[in-house]
Amino acid sequence: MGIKQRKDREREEMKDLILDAAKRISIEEGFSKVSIRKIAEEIEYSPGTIYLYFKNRDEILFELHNLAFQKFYKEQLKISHINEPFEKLKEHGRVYIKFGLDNPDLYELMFIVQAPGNEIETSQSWNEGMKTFEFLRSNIQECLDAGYFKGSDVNTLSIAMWSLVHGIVSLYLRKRMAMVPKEFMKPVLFGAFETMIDNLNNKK
Amino acid sequence: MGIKQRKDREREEMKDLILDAAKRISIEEGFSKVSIRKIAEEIEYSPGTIYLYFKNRDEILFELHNLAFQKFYKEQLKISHINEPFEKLKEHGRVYIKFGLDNPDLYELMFIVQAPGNEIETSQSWNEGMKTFEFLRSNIQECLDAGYFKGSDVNTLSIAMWSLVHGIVSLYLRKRMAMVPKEFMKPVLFGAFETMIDNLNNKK
DNA sequence: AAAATTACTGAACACTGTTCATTTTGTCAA
DNA sequence: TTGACAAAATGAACAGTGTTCAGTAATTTT
Repeated sequence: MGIKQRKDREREEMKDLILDAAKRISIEEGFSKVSIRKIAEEIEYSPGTIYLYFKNRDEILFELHNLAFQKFYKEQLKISHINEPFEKLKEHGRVYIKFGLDNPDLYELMFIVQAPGNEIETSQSWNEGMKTFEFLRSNIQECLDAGYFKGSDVNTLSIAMWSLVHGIVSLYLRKRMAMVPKEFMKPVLFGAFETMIDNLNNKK
Repeated sequence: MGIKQRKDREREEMKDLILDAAKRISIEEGFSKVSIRKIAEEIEYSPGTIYLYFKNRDEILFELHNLAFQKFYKEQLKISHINEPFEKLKEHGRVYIKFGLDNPDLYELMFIVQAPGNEIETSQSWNEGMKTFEFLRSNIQECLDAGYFKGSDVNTLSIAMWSLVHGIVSLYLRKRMAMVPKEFMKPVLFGAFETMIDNLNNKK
């Protein structure tokens, strides 16, 4: 009964074909330009065919969002070599902001756009997001273990920290940082994060 | 030569007619459902007419965004009675988050959606946004004057604080708070803000 | 080879923003 | 009041969008 296996394999190959096309369009024109008809054109199938492999466009964007997370996760790992927990947390924030500024399209897909969010909802279906959150959480737990942020809760603190860096990146990406002159944008954005974290009760 | 005046007045009346229709649709179905054709239908004019009064759809959304800011600003004023600057800042944050959770559609229009952002860009053209920022800035200046956040810059601190609350609200609205069980959502969101601010070097 | 199953198509539906040649309406001097 | 000009409004057309589904083509099973 190798036929079923082949069929399954062919199905996966077709899904990959669709996703690869979506990825190409996304890289070349931005994810917002990824349309069903454009993908169909690219892979030389009819638009209807795509719906035999994906529930809808959002499901395809969800997969692109997962790929973006993989790239993001790799970037995050660059902080692993730092031993001092608080220094690591600071670098973590910098890496996060830098990723957002350097990859606006991927960042939107991961954290701003509605589309893949409808495929998320629960923690079970948002593996990539949870993995990233866990990474931050463990960093903050190390800080707590080292005596920083006395009396605070890991989870709450993690969400606060994440919200801070996300707020910085997303306000910038959505053009709500009009009060900052363009030439000072980058230093101000990184500075906002550092000012906040430096004002924390970070003494052991 | 009263004709020119009448013409100008009629032009303003027509703009209001369009905006009122846009507002109605926005309230009833959400701003994302505000389409040129739907407005045209509502006011019993052809779609093309709308373009004689507004450059494009974004300009209409920008006006709705301004109205949202007016409501937001009124809400913010509720903290004015608090004298102690740090307590006021805390309440300011709570009011901000509450507004976002209670008015998701307005919040999106003000701070998340791309559309009105293209009409913003510079501080000159984003009056409403700047007004709100100034309000926060003055609150933080009061904190600095009272000895809080020693050695920090007002502007940078304001941006950091704003980013924190915006991050909390926008991650929630865009369904990226999957790690928080729904029943604890509200307390966790407010808690994230309070944990962060309580961890600040807020002693005089 | 015929029947049954699976895969694919592409037209159709219901939308979207925006433009522009054409028509209608309003103003004003003769 | 009529003709000329200007201003205002129209609505079809362009170029898209996601999604569905009756019908056709290809493959597999009997």
